Parts: sequence; C-alpha cells; structure tokens
Amino acid sequence: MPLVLYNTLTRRKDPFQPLDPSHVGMYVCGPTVYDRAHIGNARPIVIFDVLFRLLQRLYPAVTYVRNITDVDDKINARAQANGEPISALTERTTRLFHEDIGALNALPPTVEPRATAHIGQMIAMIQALIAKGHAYEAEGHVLFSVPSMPEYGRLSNRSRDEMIAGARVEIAPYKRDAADFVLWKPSPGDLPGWDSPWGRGRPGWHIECSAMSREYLGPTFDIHGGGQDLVFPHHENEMAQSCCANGAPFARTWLHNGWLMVEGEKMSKSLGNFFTVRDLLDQAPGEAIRLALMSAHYHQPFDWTAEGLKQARQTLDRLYLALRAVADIAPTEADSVPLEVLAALEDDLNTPLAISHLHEIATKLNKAETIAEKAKWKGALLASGRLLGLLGQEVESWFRWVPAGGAALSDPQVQQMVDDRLAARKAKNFAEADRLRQALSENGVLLEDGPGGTTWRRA
RNA sequence: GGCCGGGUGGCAGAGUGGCUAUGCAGAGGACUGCAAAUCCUUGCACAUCGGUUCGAUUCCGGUCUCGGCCUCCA
Repeated sequence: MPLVLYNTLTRRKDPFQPLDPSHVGMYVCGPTVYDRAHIGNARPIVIFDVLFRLLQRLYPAVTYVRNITDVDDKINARAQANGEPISALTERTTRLFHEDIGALNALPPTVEPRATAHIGQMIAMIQALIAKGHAYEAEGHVLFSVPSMPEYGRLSNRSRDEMIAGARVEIAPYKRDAADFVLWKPSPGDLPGWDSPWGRGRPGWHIECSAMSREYLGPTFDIHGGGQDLVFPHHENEMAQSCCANGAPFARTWLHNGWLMVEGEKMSKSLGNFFTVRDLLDQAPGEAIRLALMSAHYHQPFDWTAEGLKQARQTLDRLYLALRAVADIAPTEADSVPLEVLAALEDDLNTPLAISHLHEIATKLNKAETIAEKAKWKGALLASGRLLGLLGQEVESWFRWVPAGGAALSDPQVQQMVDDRLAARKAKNFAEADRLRQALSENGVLLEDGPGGTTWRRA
C-alpha cells in the first residue's frame, strides 16, 4: 500500500513519490529557543517523529532536518529581560528542549542545524536573489521583491492584493511593494550582528530555513513540515526565496499540523491555560503525553484537555497490562507490524485509526489461549508500538511512574504491604487483607490478585 | 471582508454511498474471599434545510454554528 500524504500545495491527498526512492529528505521547522517548549510546540514534534519513523520503515534512508532558531528578536528581548548573554539563553533553552522532547520519545533528527552557524549561506543566498533581480537593498535592509515572483501566494492560496488588504501592520516606507518582506536587517551594536555586504546586520526570519534546507537537502527535496500557522507568511516566503535563489522547485510535499487548543480555548498565558511540556511531565508520563497528542488526526485542530491526558494514560495502562500478562513469553517476529496498522499510517498518518488497531491487537492478546498465539500478538503489539514510538519501556517501569512531588509510599514500602496482605490472606484474615488493600488504594496503588500472585501498579 | 478547516452517540475520536470504528463512561453477565484486570452481551450517532440517488451520516447547494490564518505565534 503506497504512502499518501495531504499536500498543502495541491490541497489534496497525493501518493508520496520521493525524488530518490533510496533516500528521502524531510525538513521541519524547529523551535525558536527563547523559552521552554509548550504543549503546542510538542504536537509537530510528535507528529513528524511518527512520520520520520514511518519513512525509515518504508525507505532505505531518510535525512530528517529540524533546525534550531537561535537568532530572533524574541530571543534578544528575553536575554535582555533576564540580564544574561544571548548565547547562555539559547544554549540553555536548546538543552531543555532536548530533555523535554526526549521524554516524549521523539527521536533526534538526522541533522539539527543552528541558524547562527549558517549565516554565510544565508548571505550567499541573499546575494543570489539580488543578482537575479528578486531582492533589493533599501536603508540597510535587503528586501525580497514579491512582484518579481508571479507564482507568489500559491502555497497559502492568496493573492498579493488580499494580503495587502488584510495587512494589520504599517508598511515600512522603504518597501517598494507593500508585500515585500525582509531578508536582512541592520543590527545596532547592542544586538547580535554579522558583517555583510550591506553592513552589520542579522537575517530576517524566513531565510534561515531556505539556507539550511538547501545546505542539507539540496534545492529540491521531498517533505517540508510545520504548524499550520506557518503556512503564511513563513513557508510562503521561504518557498519564494528558495525557488528564486536556486532556480529550482523547493519542497514537493508540504505537511501542516492543525492548531492546538486547551480546554476548548486558545492557549495563552493570560487565560492561565498555558502549559509547558515540563509542567505536564510532572503530572503524567511522557509516553501518555505523546499518545494524547497522537489521539487526533494531525490535520485536525487538537483540543488538549486534562481528561484527554487521563484517557491516554488509561489507554497505555490497558496496553501495558496486556503485555504484563505475557511478560514471560518471548514475542515472535518482533518486527512484523500488522498490515492494518501500517495501512492506517500510510493513509496520511492516521494515528487515531492506528491506535484503535492497537486496542484490537491488545484484545486479541488478552484472549489468546496458546503460547504461540500470545507470542504472535505480543510481537504484533510491540512492533506496532515501536512504529508509533510507544510501548518501548519496561512494563514494570510504566506502572511505577510517580509524579513530580514523589509518592507517599516508596516501592519497597508498597512491596512490604503487599507481602503483609498476602500473609493475612493466607491466614484467612480477610479484614486485615482488605485494610491493607484500602490503605494502598488511598495512596494510588492498585492491587491485582492473579493465579501467579499479586501484582501492583500506580495509577 | 478574503482564505481555510470543522460540526459524528454521555465524552474523546476515526471512517464510509447500503454492512460493528475504537477507547472511556453506562447497563447486564462470567470470573473473584472482596476487589482489580480480563472476557462475553448490550444501549446511545452522524448540526439543519433542500438536491442527486433504488438508497446519504458519507456526494452537491443553501442555512446556522465553531475555530484558525491574513507579515515574523508551532
């Protein structure tokens, strides 16, 4: 079954045909490192991680490029507010970003280029644009000339006139055309700046992705991804710059994930519904956060809710419980992902459908009677989970997760109480057994008596 | 105003021109010292009005309604 992806450029689902079937290239817009990643940042990270895993399965080689934007006016402002050097802020934030998304089981990209390490490539690209008549210098700025590119607006499906009519910002006087946008801008001495043919300055927002995607993937590559909000202006401008500078088509397939809401409202600090990934990792295991983000189709708007996170955790409880029951059975064909799971993902990354198949596999595993069947369905569940970046941890470690504040009872304390209760049961002292069960339950520990003994888990 | 995407059972959330989504929650049952887990059974849908069709939740059009974007927010 071929992979099909919804391409923003064509506005429909198209069969995915890589330029080079032996080596797929993907570029995804990464974070601007001025603050902790929030849950809205995490969605594209998880979505494109699933795509990366799927592509790796379908093709011999995949280069996944995800940039770090470490030059930006928000960074400058934050560093100044904190009274710290810019490099200290960007390095720390980058490190925290890696920690946070690592907890969400996101694989590192193949290349993670930093904007400040590619200023030379950006300047070269701007020079090429000027030479070809697609850009001009004005008052120390270099601007892209939108009228020089007739196809401008194709990705975001809007005409130049519409853009100007809707503009909410004042148009800088040095622009030849109201739609023109900045490639390079002057930097005063107190802001980060690099020498350039146009004096000391810093790059505009869009040029870094053009320069870095070209550096690592070439002028034309397979997939470019990011949040839906980036379609315009960021991706539209990026495409314009790259096409004009390179004289070649840019990304062939554009993927955009929908916006994230929180409890039905737009996430914002003023509404008090702003969550960083770190905040959530204190409340729930990273794997539950990851599953929650995959529980709606990537193209849909996503409503982040406490209830949804709870359900994601319950879902993983159910799946890990199924695995726990067959802990002593070796899975067969650990790499065989069931066709229906693969088909769901190949159909424009239908993660909710794939997850529903995980449930069905778990049910089959629970119902399996022979060792062979159990081994088969265990293998299917693990392989499916691996493709989705789920179910990879030790079963017992999943059930022992404790929130940030720690647990009232340590693992050894719990085990002691479980043993005591077992002794009470053996002595038919059910009142004492029930008292211990109750005490554990009040501390978030659930007991399960089975033929093989009593197991416990935190919930 | 322009562009775009939605409105599915109590909740979350897929999908389809006629046939069970899936999970949680609810009801009943099996199992259990009690429980949990598991399994079985079961109730509950497709915003609205027209049109196309043998037949539409699924296609087309209108209406209502929610949300996003429109120069630097993923």
